[in-house]
Amino acid sequence: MPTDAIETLLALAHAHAVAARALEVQGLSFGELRLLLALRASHPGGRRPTELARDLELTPSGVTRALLPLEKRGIVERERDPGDARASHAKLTAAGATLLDDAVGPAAERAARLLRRLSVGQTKQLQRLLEEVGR
Amino acid sequence: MPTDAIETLLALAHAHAVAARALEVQGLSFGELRLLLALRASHPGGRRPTELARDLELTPSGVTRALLPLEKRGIVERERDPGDARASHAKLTAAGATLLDDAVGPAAERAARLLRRLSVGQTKQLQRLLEEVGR
DNA sequence: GACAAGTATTTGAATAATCACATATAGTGC
DNA sequence: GCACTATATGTGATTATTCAAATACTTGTC
Repeated sequence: MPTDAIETLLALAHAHAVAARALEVQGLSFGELRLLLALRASHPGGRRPTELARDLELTPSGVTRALLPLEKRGIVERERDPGDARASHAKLTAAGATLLDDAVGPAAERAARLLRRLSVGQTKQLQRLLEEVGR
Repeated sequence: MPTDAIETLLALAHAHAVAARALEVQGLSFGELRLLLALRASHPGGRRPTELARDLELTPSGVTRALLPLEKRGIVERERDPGDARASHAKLTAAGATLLDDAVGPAAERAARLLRRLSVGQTKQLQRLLEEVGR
């Protein structure tokens, strides 16, 4: 029989699958939304792919590949780092910022709907507990 | 700014990514482990792919494709449903059951490690809260 | 100031999963 | 028992993501 720890992670996987499915909005997958929110939260100069990889718990390679279609759609742009020729900085374009603003409202609605059975306090507590998982 | 509901789901996605990474064991991905545990929990006659899809929050197509390599490796086998020629039943082979038994111990260790900052009560609570997400 | 070791990023090949559609079968109402 | 609709599953094409290796650059050390 699975332990309590495993059962909790099974519940985590299930909830995540439901959430990822529900949070597609404005042609953005949940993963893309996460990426764009991370970019918006970063310094105006942008965020390095390696940092994004850590933030989003992706591989650097995954970040490269996630950025590509967003660049093509004009949502994200990149600049070379003047001080380190290996590195670059990704940031939202103006169009990307607008798109994100438009997406956040509907996303928030759906998120609230997913969590509708939890009180505000329980939601906050869930967040705190999740933030303890894995670090 | 993202709402509390969105922030909670971001924390959920992060925790899931960490967990999925950590729970690979014995050549089984976390997804495969989930599938095998679902099979083990089902009736001895096996479980229909469609039911598995619901259990695991996958598409039926995803189940078909997840089962394929497991069948090839002799971990899972399928039987046609005698009463309904459209349907089939997937179940663990003896080798699959053994492999799963061997995988559960290490998986439980890693799961416990991920949750090491939470008390037993908090873990249980996290599980309860997660089970309220999306239904 | 060359050289070893480390860091940032990309790429090719592979795995996981999706969607839209195809196929086969079942169930229902007449 | 036919026509319709619904259900179970599989398939082709596409997207997301990984790992291992390649490339390009930086840094520290002697």
